[in-house]
Amino acid sequence: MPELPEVETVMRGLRTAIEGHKIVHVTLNRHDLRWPFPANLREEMLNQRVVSFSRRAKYILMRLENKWSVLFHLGMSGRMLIGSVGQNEPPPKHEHVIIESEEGVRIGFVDPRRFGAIDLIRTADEASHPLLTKLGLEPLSSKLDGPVLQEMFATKRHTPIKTALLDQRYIAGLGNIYVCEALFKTRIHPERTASSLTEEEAHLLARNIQDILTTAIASGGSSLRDYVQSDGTRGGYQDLHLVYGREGEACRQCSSTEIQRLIQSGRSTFYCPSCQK
DNA sequence: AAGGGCACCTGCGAGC
DNA sequence: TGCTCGCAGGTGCCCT
Repeated sequence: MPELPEVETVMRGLRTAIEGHKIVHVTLNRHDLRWPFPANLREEMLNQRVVSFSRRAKYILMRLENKWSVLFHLGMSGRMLIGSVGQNEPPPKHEHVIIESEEGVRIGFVDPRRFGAIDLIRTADEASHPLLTKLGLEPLSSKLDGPVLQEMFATKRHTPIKTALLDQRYIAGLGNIYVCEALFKTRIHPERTASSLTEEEAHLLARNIQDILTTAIASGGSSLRDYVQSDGTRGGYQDLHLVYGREGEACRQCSSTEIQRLIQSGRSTFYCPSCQK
């Protein structure tokens, strides 16, 4: 589900809701998601003040006063429901973890498909967490530019550009929606080989990736099925999708061609065969 | 060594 | 109405 813009939106919501708060209740409705929770998860969170939040690729880090950081990944269907302690609404299905603050804020981690993950790491060792060490460049970093992109993919003479952009070891944070959108905007066919990008194309692609992500964050992300922002409202970027999820509909650029769908590495790619060569 | 396929799950909409 | 199928914002691992 959530790609970088959605994770960034969720992280900002959490920051606004409970940064500085003291965690006084932690409810674990199960002991695992994708992996077992660390045995000391509840114990290390309890009675700690939340110091800060950050995001690395599609991961959220919550730093605690005791120098432990809680690592969250939302998988395909993870959400963070923000509410008030003592609210009378029945708890939603698949609410696996509930965190409550002394100040009265209630965070529910809901994840129907359970592809999400929660882990604990010493704040000082965050960067060496096994799930974070192999991650590539943050796409919104100023380091991402044409030459870097071209260099990164220079030897990828067999990998389609679509597949290469989804590989988190190169650029970390892009997912299926934003890769499709970025390739469309740059007019690059998704089956082109990653090493075939010209200098000009690499330059434009880098710029378009950053533009699209920035606009998507400003829109609160893309709401397809169940994703909502922390205030419960939907994101707005799905209305700006030019190709993703538009198979069979007219291309918004050339209007003379229907958007096609193809499968690459087992995942749908949406593109316009006329605009993307 | 890189790349493809599978696995992990639940829910929803389309089609019969 | 109710079934089955295909599909879904991800990613680690096993196999070639």
